[in-house]
Amino acid sequence: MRETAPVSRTSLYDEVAQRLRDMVIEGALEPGARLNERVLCEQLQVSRTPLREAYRVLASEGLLELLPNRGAIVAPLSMSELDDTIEVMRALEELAGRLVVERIDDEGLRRLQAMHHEMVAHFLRRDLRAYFKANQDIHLALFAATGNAILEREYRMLNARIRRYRYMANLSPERWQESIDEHEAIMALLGARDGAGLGQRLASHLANKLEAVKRRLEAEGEARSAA
Amino acid sequence: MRETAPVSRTSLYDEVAQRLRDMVIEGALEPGARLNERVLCEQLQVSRTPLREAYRVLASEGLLELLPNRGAIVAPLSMSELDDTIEVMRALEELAGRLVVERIDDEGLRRLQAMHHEMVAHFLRRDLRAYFKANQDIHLALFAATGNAILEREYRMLNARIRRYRYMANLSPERWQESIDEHEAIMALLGARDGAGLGQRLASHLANKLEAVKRRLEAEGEARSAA
DNA sequence: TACATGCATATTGTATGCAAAATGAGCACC
DNA sequence: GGTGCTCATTTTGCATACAATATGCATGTA
Repeated sequence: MRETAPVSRTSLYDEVAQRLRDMVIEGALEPGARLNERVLCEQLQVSRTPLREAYRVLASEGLLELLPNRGAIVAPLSMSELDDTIEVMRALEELAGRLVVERIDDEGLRRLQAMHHEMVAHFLRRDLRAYFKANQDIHLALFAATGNAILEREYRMLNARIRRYRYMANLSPERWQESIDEHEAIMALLGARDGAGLGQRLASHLANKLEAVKRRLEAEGEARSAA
Repeated sequence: MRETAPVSRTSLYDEVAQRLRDMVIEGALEPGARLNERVLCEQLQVSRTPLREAYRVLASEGLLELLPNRGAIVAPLSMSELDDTIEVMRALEELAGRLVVERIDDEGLRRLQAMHHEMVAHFLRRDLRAYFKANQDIHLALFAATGNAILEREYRMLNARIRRYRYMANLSPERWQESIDEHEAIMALLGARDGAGLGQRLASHLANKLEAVKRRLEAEGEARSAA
């Protein structure tokens, strides 16, 4: 018998969690901002129970911080946490680089290359929003192509926590061009199936990106000093 | 000003989550086993609300699997997920090794050495339970000594998911002795502050441990084939 | 016997009620 | 002017009630 997909039956708390996740990641809610249960219940048209269950999930993912008896705030990311996250993500990128060249097939490679060229097109049109999304998609596709679901999941989680900050990285034209160059190098190494080289490139690409963000944050003095 | 710890005010759902976590990790609940809300509510003497909030957290940590409208089961770990987890943890161990030699101070080093000798004492007494706990504590202390809170957290999470299986690893006397030898080597590299070597040793130590588990599982044919 | 159908029961999902804690305004006091 | 208190209001934490869904058994049919 043909494999039939089960009807998707998602719980209310799950949808609420996804909505909140988007709001936090997209920046609709500022880091440190207080979440009011009553207000959110009205906005999302749900009762407090599923909302509160969603709170717990987002907190476990590190996107919210729960203050007992005092509600929830969007988890602020201190400079040191950002540093720590970069360090871990670097290690994951290195691993991903090694794995992906071992495991990606020709079709997967062509798909990534297509995505890459689309991204370059967005860059040439200076369409930052589309570029940013294409960029994210490439990195996620790359992790998906490792065939390691745990690795992909960990990367997604860490990425979600810092994504808001990454979005700020490409505002300088120089950094934007640099990032494109790095992507070109990455695609070349992937094509040559140079796992170690790719891993290092991916890691330094990430580090460059986030160093740019850090410099901006420091300049603006926006980052809080501790969690 | 000296950093002051806030008074701990823990919510009910948090305590319930910790209890459930222990039950899953220690193996009181078998993988795949169905959790009954009513029964757990009675056992833990709480209402369904905090219990269900705890469910969501544990699911987000990968310890439970929630089946919409059909409750929760202890997340089974397939062989391929175990492989994937090992791969990621190896990368984290390598990172930890590099970081810890850079950042640990003399007192921290002495504390780890003391823990190591206690563990050896447990081994000589063939006290498996105490040995296992001391072993876990050393690895956690090592990650704590990296000074990278994110890394420590990720390691803890992944470790929690496979801990039940690790517990089975030292039943063979040969493997137990081997593990002790590996720990000796690890302490030596740490003392010599050889970060790269330590990272590799930690990674291969983990891999050896888990390969032993895998062989046992395969022999017993206990592992499920897919999630 | 094997299988399908309908119903009673059990279990989960969501909403709401009540109690405890935090917040903030107003006021007395130093 | 500032400090600390009291009390009303808001907000959160937990328990419970109600609704929706799943499960399993009894019965009927081929």
